[in-house]
Amino acid sequence: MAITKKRMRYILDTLQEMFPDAQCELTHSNAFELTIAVLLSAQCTDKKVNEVTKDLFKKYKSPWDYLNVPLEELEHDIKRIGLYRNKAKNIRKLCESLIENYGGEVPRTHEQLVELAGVGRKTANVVVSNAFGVPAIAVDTHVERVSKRLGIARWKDSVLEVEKSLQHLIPKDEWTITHHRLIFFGRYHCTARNPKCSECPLLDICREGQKRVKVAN
DNA sequence: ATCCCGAGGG
DNA sequence: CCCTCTGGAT
Repeated sequence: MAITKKRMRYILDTLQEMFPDAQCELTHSNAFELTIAVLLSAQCTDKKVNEVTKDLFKKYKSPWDYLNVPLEELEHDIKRIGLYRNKAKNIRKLCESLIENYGGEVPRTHEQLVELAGVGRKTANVVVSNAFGVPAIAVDTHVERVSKRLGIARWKDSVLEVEKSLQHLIPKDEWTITHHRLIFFGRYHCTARNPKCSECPLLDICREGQKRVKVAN
């Protein structure tokens, strides 16, 4: 493992102080809406997703609603989000599968979720943890970047390897909240471009940050 | 490894 | 202009 549990505890405590109230920022009122929102969120800011789903969720309430309009109409309704053709197609396949296999409901297990069209490991983790209360650590672009910068994972590690490292280092009952805090940390502080290293509480244990601060001076 | 793909920020 | 955004399928 790249770092010790003792160091991880220090990181967890610091993140708790920085973002005590971190939570899912995708607007949703049930598991189905959350699944659609996460599917739409690929390579897109959640802010933009919320703008689109505000109207989308008024128009489409159930899997059947998404199948009752032409594909072009659904594409139009999510067009402001990137990758809209693939996403529209995946939403349709997802809805067909929900109707065919689960009576139109979203299944509750990770194994069932990843079998759905357009739903991968990351999306399944978000759904089970946020909608069904199952501990999970979804590794997205933020969690991956932050974990590697802090030395929680190695630069060459795959997304799955990053997830395993986090699971090993973090107590299970803290997986979900830590996932959200890592997201907030990556989104608002340890950003992809111009991270705020010089004012970071974790600078003392962050090699990457120390390197960046030194280069800047 | 590549493609999808609009929109906002620096 | 270029980079990035709660990825997944091929």
